[in-house]
Amino acid sequence: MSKVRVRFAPSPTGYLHVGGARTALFNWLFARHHEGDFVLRIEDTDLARSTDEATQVILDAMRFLGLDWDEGPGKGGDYGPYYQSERLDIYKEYVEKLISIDRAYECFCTPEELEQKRKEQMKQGLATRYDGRCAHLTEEEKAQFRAEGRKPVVRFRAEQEGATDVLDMIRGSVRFENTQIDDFVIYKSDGMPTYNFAVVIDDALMGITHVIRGEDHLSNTPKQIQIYEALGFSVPKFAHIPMILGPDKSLLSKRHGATSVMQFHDEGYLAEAMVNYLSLLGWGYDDSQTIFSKSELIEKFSLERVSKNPAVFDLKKLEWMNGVYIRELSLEEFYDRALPFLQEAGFLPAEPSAAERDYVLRILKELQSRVKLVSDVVEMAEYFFIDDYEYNEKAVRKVLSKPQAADILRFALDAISSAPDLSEENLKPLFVQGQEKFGVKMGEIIQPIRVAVTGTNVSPGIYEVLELLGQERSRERIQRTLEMLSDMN
RNA sequence: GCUCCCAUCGUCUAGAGGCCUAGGACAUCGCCCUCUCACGGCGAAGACAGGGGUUCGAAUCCCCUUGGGAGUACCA
Repeated sequence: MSKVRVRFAPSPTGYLHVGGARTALFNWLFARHHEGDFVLRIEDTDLARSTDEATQVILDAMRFLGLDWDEGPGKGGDYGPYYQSERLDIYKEYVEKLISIDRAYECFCTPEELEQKRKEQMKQGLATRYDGRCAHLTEEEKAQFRAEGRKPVVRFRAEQEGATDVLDMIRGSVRFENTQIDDFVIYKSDGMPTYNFAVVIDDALMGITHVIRGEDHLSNTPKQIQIYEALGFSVPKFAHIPMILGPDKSLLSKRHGATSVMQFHDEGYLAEAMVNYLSLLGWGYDDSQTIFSKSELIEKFSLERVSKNPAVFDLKKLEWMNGVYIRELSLEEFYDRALPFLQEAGFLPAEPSAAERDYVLRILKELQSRVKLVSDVVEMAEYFFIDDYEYNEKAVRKVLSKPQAADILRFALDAISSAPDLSEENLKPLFVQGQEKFGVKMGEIIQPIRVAVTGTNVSPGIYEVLELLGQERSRERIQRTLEMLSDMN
């Protein structure tokens, strides 16, 4: 069997969204699994919408996910160029070939004429298709149109007899009656090829063996197959993977919230979690495993196990999975990921000192099991970095408004002052004494202290928090809280 | 309108005629751990869209209905 060659071919008209990323991932996994080639091709034939910025953004997202390509932008390769806009001569050659064998012809119909025809057909309950008006124009007629200033498109002369079968690795054989396939446009009047044409030429010339793409392309496939056949190219294998939907079951889009891979990155998602989660959208291995490392995915991925039905994107599950991957990070790795967010928040300078790094490391150790997104550290660690934190209103009401609260805080102040240091070893016996003195459960002692030194009723263990803050700051904070309480009364 | 695809818990899925009293994961709800919150552990609830066949036997095969999705562009 010849070497597997697959490609991901985004059009640079925006960011890399979740659906595109999943398609790229499946192609990449398939290539790596079969030790084949993964090529990246930029489909920038839509002059009006394609931009260089978009290309860069997509490339960045691919790099973030770790989907490295063997051929393509920045890489080169034996089958280039990898930008369709640089392959215009190639398309030209093949269009001319199709025209010369009478499998394509120029069409001078205007968009308005076509639109009107479409409406009529729909009204009559017919399939909308080109009526072949320009299918047999004479040279004189063409010259006449040209004289009028009309710019022609080129249409493929589609086979009308029989049917075209799409052999899909996921869906089996899908038959399309050729009467359903009209003479579609393969060359636009601006001199650019259309998608259905360029994709065939490129896939054929680049030696693509498996075309793995979204199911939205299934209906286009018979048209493409006819071009392969007209040109004598061998037809690749197809695999149309299911769509990704939003919670309302409509196609996933911006209105469902974040769909850009880089936006997830910015919000504190890990590439490992994204890859793992995306792999599970339309693919599953067995009945028990959901966490897969990249190498496991490469080893276990197969198109046979890709499901046929569309998948709803479940942000909650992604969040959970992100938490799983954060917990798997070493403390140093977690620090590296969290640093940019802490700097962005102004908690740390561009070049943290060794002492600052050490302090943050100790904080992160406590936070690692509590965050879902890396960016959560900003909110969770705020009181470790600033002293004039706000008190959470609900926490004050629930905890500090109790009659004994001030007494307990005064007691805590003494305890903290008298302890040689704020280790649990030293503090706990003192707190136990307080428990007996006030006749309350440990929580009644600890919660007021927690709210006092953090401003909230949710934090890591109190001994860890106090030790991190140190004697000085802990005392100041309790004192400040005491003052606030007396002001309230 | 026309063409095509799809249909198992709320969600992602396991299930290739008997192994299914339908398994796992997220979410939900309990309980445990516990100074709060997480983490972790244990448990509960929760699905084969409906109807016809085929078969000794159907979540698994066929047909219809219904529902969802896609395409139908000089977008890709």
